[in-house]
Amino acid sequence: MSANINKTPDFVMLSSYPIAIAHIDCDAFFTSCESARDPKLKNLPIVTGKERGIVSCPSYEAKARGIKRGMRLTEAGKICPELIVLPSDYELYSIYSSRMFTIIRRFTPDVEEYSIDEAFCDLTGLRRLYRASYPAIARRIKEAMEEDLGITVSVGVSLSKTLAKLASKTDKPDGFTCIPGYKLHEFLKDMPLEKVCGFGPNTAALLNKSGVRTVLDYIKKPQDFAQKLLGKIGRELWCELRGMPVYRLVTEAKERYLTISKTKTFSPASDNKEFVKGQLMRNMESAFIKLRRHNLSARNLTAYLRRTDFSHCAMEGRLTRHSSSTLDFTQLCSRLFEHVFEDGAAYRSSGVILSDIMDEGADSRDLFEDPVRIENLKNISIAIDKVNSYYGKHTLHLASSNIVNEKGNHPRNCLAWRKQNLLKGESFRQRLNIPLLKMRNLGNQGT
DNA sequence: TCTGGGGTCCTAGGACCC
DNA sequence: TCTGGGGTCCTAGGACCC
Repeated sequence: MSANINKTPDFVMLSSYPIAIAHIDCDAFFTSCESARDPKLKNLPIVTGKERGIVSCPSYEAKARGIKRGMRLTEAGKICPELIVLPSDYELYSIYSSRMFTIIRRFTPDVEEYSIDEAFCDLTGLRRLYRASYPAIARRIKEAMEEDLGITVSVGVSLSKTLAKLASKTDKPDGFTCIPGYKLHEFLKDMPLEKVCGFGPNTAALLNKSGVRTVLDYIKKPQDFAQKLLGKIGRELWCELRGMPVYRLVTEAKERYLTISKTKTFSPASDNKEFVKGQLMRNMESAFIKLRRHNLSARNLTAYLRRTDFSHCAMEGRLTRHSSSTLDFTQLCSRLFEHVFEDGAAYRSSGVILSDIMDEGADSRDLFEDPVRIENLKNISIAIDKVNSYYGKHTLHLASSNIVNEKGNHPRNCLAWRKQNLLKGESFRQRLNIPLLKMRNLGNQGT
């Protein structure tokens, strides 16, 4: 087979649209939702992300003034004093998102919810139904989005998901780009490799070394070249970019999480062991809050720390059973921290990853553990969640994460302090004795 | 893009077994 | 006891995405 593949030096294209895939990408989605809700914000420089202190999504007006994603809000405010800063409202964005998918499903049932603000849809075979060409159908979807949702979108139509996404990206905002088979050659002629979804900077650099600089260069190489240099992804993208689709639309709803992680950067960096540990424990608490919100339980926990030079070290540990109780994992997390933390090193962020996740209650219980005790720990977590939903997130928290709250204030006045003393009690410590199956070192790698 | 946070997938290579 | 070959499973970490 590979011998045959190697003998395809030139790619030959193709009728206009043997297959028609559309990619629909909302323009500056979060801020577009905000100004769709409140039209007074239209055409103004606005950003979301107030709660995190960094720009999460700048409107095009803000972008035009030099505001970029990830920028600190203080810096953004200096560049653009009239900037309007809004907190993220994920509930609003979810509502708009599901409306968007509903609108597209009016035209075709084959819709993939690719992300909160992006969709793929398969238009193949719909020309007779709509008495229109594929571009004309895609145009109608775009117009429906703008009319019914009040948000502009950029649309790409082509022969595969990768090409459709590439097309929608070339003209933003409010763009409409169709790449039929016979135009592929021209479209890809000067297209930089990094524009392809799946080629990052590293892959582009590697391809450059072989003299491949544009997407057209890439697909003119034999398939074997792509396979050998970049493996499975390389081969698949090679096909997709030639207009031979290999990625199917995933039209089923996403079932559940494989991992849940929580990371937080702290500034300034710190070499204070208690403080860094507190940050880690706080992340663990946040991860478990999310886990319980989705009625899931986890068995593995990875703790990692990032140094000021961005190198990191991590270690994973495992319980004998699945659990959704924070208190089941505190001891494990502490032990992992002890292995990972180096005296004298300064750290800038910490994080945890929960993995081996399954539905709550699906685990067969460990035979050697007391079911009453397990139930008690679970009830404690539920009770803590209830208190926190009333008084605010992390009002009630682990003693070990309390240092995160101390910003020069004495913690004695807050509810946390009382909880801290409670958790330090001997009876609690005895209860936390969960056997560990294993801990493994995840290395000590630079990035 | 000198770097915020939350994810997924792929793969080389080690461990283990026959 | 040493040796070879081959298969499977696991995992650390790279790369990429939004």
